[in-house]
Amino acid sequence: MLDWEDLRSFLAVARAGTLSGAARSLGIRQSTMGRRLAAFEARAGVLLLQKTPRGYVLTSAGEAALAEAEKMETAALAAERAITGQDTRLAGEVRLTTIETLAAEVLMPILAQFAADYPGILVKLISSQRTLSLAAREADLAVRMARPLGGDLVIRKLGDIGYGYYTSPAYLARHGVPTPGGAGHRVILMEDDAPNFPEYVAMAQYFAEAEVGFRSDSRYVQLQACKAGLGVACLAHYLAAPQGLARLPGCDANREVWLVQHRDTKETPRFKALSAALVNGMKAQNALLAG
Amino acid sequence: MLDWEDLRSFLAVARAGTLSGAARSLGIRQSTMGRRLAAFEARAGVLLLQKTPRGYVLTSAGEAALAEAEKMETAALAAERAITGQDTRLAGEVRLTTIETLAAEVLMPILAQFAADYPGILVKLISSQRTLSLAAREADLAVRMARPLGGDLVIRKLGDIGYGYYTSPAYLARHGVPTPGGAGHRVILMEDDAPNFPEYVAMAQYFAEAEVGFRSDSRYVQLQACKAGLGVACLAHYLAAPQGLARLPGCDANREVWLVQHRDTKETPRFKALSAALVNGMKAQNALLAG
DNA sequence: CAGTCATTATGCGTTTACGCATAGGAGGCC
DNA sequence: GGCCTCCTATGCGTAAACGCATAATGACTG
Repeated sequence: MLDWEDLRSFLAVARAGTLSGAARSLGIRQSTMGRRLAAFEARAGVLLLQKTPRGYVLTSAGEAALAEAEKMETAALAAERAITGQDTRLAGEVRLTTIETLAAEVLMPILAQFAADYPGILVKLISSQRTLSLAAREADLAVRMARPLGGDLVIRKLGDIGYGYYTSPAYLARHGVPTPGGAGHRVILMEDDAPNFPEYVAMAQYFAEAEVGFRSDSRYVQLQACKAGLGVACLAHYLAAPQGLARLPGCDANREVWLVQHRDTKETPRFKALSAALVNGMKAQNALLAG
Repeated sequence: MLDWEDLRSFLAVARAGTLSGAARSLGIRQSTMGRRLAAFEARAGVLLLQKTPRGYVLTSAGEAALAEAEKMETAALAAERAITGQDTRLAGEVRLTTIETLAAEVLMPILAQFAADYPGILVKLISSQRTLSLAAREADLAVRMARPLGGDLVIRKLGDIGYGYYTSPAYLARHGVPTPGGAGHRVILMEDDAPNFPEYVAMAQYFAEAEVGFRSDSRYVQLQACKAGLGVACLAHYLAAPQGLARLPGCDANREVWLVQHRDTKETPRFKALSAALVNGMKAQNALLAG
């Protein structure tokens, strides 16, 4: 009879490719993971993961087992959600995830009020680079900058975020207002040109003839670069407006903001409470957000 | 993040209804099971199993979790079978299950030869009262007295077992040959009248007017009762014929013998080897078995 | 109503599994 | 080639989990 925790370890190693990576994903030590895998294979009697110079790769025997281990994981996560969904206390922890600027500038005042209203609920605000999975219970609620699709998700629209081209007064005085094409101007962009955010795509078109003045993946760094006169940035109104930057014409991009949670935890009281607070709080800031 | 082994423990308790029963089913102690369940519920934060005077019963929260835990078990068993199915060694353990008499009288000589042919393979012969589940990996191969239906099973017919009415020469001398109806005779039956084995049903009809002389669930006990002159028993030819009992007319019941294994382990060499030995060995005894 | 058999709860000693620390490779990059 | 980083392997001490034993409780039976 195989140990279910060992199956989980096997799954982690098969995914990560290394003992260390697998151990990290489960929050245990690499030495422990190595021993567990050894125990698992000893009991299985078959070699499931072959050690190669590039890490562990599945044998053909392992592939068959992997498929079932993944089914186990799916069921385990569903069980976890089912249990959470049955938690009727108006207390405990809620993990909310969204992008950094929205969290800091828009959500914080809402959460401050919420903390006062529900002292028993602890909100954990996670602003991860990576989009966290609600299905995998990496977070309970998510505020997303686009309408999520598919999955067993429940979604509510929180509002629209308007974007504009901004620059510092000093830059404006020296270079003037850019015309379409942006010839002779400098723009502040993301590290990679990959992102297909609507406002970013529009900017790439509008400033097709401009040069790159600065690059950063952090909106806050972009904001500071903008204030320092390094060029024109495409920023959300809520972020740029209070900073005394000059708003330039030519941008009418906006993005929808959606509140997302998993269907299984829809009825959980503490999630409902935070959800309602976010909907109301965002509604009150509608004018600022749209610009 | 819930512990998968705890989920398994929860499932066991939900099924068994008691900590002790659950512990037995997993091969651990009752104290351990109690502590695991406590840890599980503490982490879940919700009461999943309510303790009642009659044992543990699921709360509504628990029912949701149970369904997922059962899916996990299904996947875990499938994983185990997948792993076993990939074991290419012509060595190791094979667990074979069937009824007691067939095991002792018919299978033993076949297994003795098999043990000599394949010294690396250890055959475990389990003659359990209860029909063991191949899907749950309680056994690897099963010799069944009826054609199994459904499931992901692979089946091969091993032959037919003939039955006859037998009694001791002394009983026969005193009571004569029974006529249809069996009036004035005594029959040896099972403990309960429930079993719907074909030969048993036929006997109940044929001896409708007879009295009950003895009851036992063990065929060996029935055999001895028969030899002791307690009445007429319906016994398989292979069991009764070598014992010097008198065979009576009126019985033409027979049952098919099938070899069963799970589809997932069909290709495993050591199972294939035993399977072939059983098929050949049974074929050689066809005449004796049919009577 | 006592006796039996099942259950759960708890204390104690031991084993096991774990984290930590360290040593020994195996690429990747300047 | 040397350095850096990430990996795996292994020894050691500790802490958590386990088995065992026992007590307490409750249900069924004669």
